[in-house]
Amino acid sequence: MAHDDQGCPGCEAPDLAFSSHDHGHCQADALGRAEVLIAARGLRMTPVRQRVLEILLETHRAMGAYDVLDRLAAEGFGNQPPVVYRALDFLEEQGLAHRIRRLNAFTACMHPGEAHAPSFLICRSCDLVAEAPAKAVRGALEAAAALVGFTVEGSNIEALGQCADCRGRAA
Amino acid sequence: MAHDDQGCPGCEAPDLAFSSHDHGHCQADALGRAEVLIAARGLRMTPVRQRVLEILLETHRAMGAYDVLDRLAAEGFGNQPPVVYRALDFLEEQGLAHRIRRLNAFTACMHPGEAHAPSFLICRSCDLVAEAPAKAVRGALEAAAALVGFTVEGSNIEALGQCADCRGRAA
DNA sequence: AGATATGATGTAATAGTATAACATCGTCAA
DNA sequence: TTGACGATGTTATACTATTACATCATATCT
Repeated sequence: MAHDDQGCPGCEAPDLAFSSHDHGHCQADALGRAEVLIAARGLRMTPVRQRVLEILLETHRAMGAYDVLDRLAAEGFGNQPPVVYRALDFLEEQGLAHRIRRLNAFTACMHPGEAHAPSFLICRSCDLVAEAPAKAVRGALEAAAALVGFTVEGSNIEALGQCADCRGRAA
Repeated sequence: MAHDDQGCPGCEAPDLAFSSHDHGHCQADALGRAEVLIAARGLRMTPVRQRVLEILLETHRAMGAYDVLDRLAAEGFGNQPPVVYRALDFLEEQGLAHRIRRLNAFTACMHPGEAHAPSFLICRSCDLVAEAPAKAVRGALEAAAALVGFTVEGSNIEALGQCADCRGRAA
């Protein structure tokens, strides 16, 4: 195991992006897991891919592709959209990043490897994005789909609202 | 009541977009309801808005804003994006149309007026989009959010997969 | 009717997001 | 070392969406 989960809020479920926590831990943990996973699958964690993942891991916010691209370009990587989109597509396919469609943006997966079709909680005040446990949600969706004979292959489940901290601050 | 629900698959829940049905009925019904609703709210169903809604109602597929715009332009309305985006925004705010984020497209609401935070089933083979009952899904999402003190104000719930007809055809 | 306030539409310009197509390069295996 | 393959770089373009401002229509008030 890459680390000791005790006392790491970022590694517990439900995801605690909204609470203050040792984010360095989130980062190192997710990055480490990602490398192991990719290697195990016989794929390559290239410099661009790794750097994109690192950039996404810097924050619990979602980042636009072009923001990531600016960072890459500043560091000497290519500066054209396909560079970042390819890396993002790769990371998403491997379950290392998620696309937040509501924001046209991307966020790092904070617990890669664990099979999950996540749902996302997007705070409209602080822009933090948390992965919420979506097992029940996903189950309900599949049940509704089954009623009309529809087979769910993938889903986007995103909630926009306000996190506890921001709601408290507003009141 | 604007019509007799008996024998109208399109008017029953769960939505039967995927089944063959009298779509003229869907259209007329939804359009009629929309007009009543808008009037009741003291708002105006202007020519552009009505036409956009009619165009969306022509099919159970989702349409891109620019496809709708092309239609409007061909009919003598303005041909610049804001024309269609304003109408779409209005319709969405009033619950008469829904935005399918996965497709960057819009679809008419087939049962306006009934309070609903719908979920969508998108068939990757025939592109049909059905509104599925989302009460359970929404409940599960709110429960997951509540665990971290997050208040859900709005949600996008979309499933990509295959409808019964297409799955049968593929097999 | 005329003045005016309001909201809807038209239009121009631009911003933001994403992909197709092709060239080049690096890595690994035969 | 050559060939095959996958990754990256680059050019160009397509697609989606918004800002800002001008004009027009509608309803209201006097």
